Amino acid sequence: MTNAKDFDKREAILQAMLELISKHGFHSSPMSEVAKKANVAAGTIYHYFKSKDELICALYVHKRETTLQHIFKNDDPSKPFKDRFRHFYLQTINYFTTNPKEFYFFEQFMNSPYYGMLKKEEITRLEQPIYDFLRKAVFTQVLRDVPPKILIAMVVGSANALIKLRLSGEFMMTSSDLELAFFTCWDGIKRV
Amino acid sequence: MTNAKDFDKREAILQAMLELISKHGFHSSPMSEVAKKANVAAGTIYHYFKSKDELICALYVHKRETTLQHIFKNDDPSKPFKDRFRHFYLQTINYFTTNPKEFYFFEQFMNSPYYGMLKKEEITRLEQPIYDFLRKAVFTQVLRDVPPKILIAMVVGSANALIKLRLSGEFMMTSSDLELAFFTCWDGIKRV
Amino acid sequence: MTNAKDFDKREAILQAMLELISKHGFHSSPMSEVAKKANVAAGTIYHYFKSKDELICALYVHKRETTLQHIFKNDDPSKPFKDRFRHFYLQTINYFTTNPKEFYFFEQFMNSPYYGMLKKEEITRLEQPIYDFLRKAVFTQVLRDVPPKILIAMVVGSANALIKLRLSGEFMMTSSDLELAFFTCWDGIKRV
Amino acid sequence: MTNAKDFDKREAILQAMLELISKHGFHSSPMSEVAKKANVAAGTIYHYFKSKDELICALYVHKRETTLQHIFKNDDPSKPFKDRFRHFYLQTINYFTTNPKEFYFFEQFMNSPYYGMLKKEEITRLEQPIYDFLRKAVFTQVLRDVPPKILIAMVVGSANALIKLRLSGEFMMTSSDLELAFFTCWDGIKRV
DNA sequence: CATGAATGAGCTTTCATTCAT
DNA sequence: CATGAATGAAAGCTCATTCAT
Repeated sequence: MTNAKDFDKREAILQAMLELISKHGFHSSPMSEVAKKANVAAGTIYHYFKSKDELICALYVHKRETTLQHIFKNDDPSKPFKDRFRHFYLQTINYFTTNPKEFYFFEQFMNSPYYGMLKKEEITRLEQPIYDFLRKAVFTQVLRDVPPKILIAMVVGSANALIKLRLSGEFMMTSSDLELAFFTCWDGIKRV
Repeated sequence: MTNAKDFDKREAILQAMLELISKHGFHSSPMSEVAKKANVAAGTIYHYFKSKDELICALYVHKRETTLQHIFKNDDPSKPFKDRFRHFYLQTINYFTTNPKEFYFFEQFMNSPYYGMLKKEEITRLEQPIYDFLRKAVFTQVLRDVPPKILIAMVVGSANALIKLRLSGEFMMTSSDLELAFFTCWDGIKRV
Repeated sequence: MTNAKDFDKREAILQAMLELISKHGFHSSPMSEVAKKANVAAGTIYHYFKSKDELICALYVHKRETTLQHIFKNDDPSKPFKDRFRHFYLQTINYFTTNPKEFYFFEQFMNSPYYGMLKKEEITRLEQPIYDFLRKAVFTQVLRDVPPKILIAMVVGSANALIKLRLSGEFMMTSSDLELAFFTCWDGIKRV
Repeated sequence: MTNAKDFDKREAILQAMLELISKHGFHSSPMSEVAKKANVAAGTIYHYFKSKDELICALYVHKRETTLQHIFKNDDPSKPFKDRFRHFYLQTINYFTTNPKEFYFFEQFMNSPYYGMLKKEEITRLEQPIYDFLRKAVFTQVLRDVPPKILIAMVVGSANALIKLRLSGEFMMTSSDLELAFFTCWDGIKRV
């Protein structure tokens, strides 16, 4: 069996778990279903992951990395911060709009006891890029003089809420709505 | 058995469930533990609630109502909107800071399949007060001309993120930090 | 509280149990449902019957007695045996056709472990009238010289099967069909 | 584990259920006891059967098939109908006399709500052989011109009653008694 | 490496029965 | 006598995990 195939199998398991959890929650995502959806035997999962907990945590780390890459794609460090931030903001919203499974999984994961199982360093590592991006802007006096952690929380929190609203389908959000949302965010955090 | 005692039992069950879920998640909150914590027999729970699902949904509705009351407490409709909004904003953060169990439960509930079990009318009824409060301000040209749903999402989303950050204990938030956060929010949503 | 009322209550409980069992089986006929259907409190049932088993057995005895009375109603001992037997045969089928609950209950009861809880004398007492009726006919050389127990079994067994067929609704049985059935039975047991 | 052994496990579960139900009724035949009697873990049962209901229905279908085979064994289509019928009649009584568990199970099953869970086609398929056997005899003017459904009901009903009487132990049935019973049945259904 | 039958602890829920009022 | 809240044993069933093949 080739490495490629192994990779496929591991990937298939992660993807199957993602789909089940995003749809039915941790509750109703048994390993047997994961196995079925991934087209492997139940026991096979345990070759790649020590336990269900570990599989779920690995899924989180994996998808966070992928997500980060997408969000920072096409970032042009030479542009003014505002442009880069706008890009980041809208990219995030669009990414999750087209990848709702990842979004639902993240939301559930981060509000579950699983989140506490991650190593601190792991969490830090995954959050670092965004943290660095915004902190630099505070120091260079582009953003309000507010603790970066707070700014990050507020920006990310409001972006997430927008994504959730959009995905819920109860409000048709146009791109001009998104533009308004961006300015609402920006006018809050920019230095006056 | 007196009515008071009866009331206590139902209440005790709800409270026990709240504490377990906020601490261990839905996953690890079996009815047997709820019963133990509430000092009732397992079967007794089913006198008051038809199923675990129903108990959890009832808990959500119950706590949402209580929370709403607290958040709007001391609201003075005669004051300017900004003052009222500031009161609402800080009150919310303080309420959940002192009632973290409710917060953690809400976050888990709203990101779980349980949320979908609630009747639409129920959700509407619980969200109405906040919705009305902010929508009026949009119409009277105090707030940006942005769809109220979007404004609500952003305000509530960022407030929630702040609460989560505060409760996480990884960042000591002073009251002046909160004041900054408030202005960050306000400057974003106010009409310029 | 008058005796009449007490009687009503006992009767209501028996009737409620009959309806539940005939419809849902012993399985799905909990005491709480019996209480609800009989408009009494659950505890009240235990004033009239020591246990669920006893209630079910009492119901059997009660309904057997009632049934026997109906079946032998209008029996004219002065008539020839064949006429009396025909009357008895058709009367039985008609009785259960109009009282299916009783029939379904009997069938379930007699094929359940409950039947074994009845005292032998009780069973004998309830079966005696039919037994006597047929045995006499054997001795007076109207019926075949076959052990009465066997004749009874065959007559009753085939009558029951007819009733079940009729109640099942899968075969519309006319009164001429019944007449044919009677002759099929009679030609089998009569002495040649 | 070999195929033979797998087969044994499924079979063992069915057999365990048969023995428990025939002895104690549906009521007192918990899955845990079935597991114990079959020497498997409780969960294993659910590998082979989706639910208790399904297991019980599968048991019925399985045993009906087996029973049919035994009853029609040594049937010689070249013989006159009367001989074949006699063979069928006595074979049935003898089969259940030596397999009382099957008999008690059938009686309980067919008078329980479980029976209604079977698909109509399944029931038809299982009853077809007997139905065909007797209907043909009606058409070829060997039997009375009575709707076959009625004849079947009466024959089967009376045979069952005989078996029940025999198994009850309260009446020692000799083979000459059986012969008498056969003629009682035959003289009833034959064309005169 | 891969399989999937087997496990059994533990889950939610039911229900006959009791007993304080 | 009547009530019905409370009990808790026991039911049916799920599912993470193991291990012989």
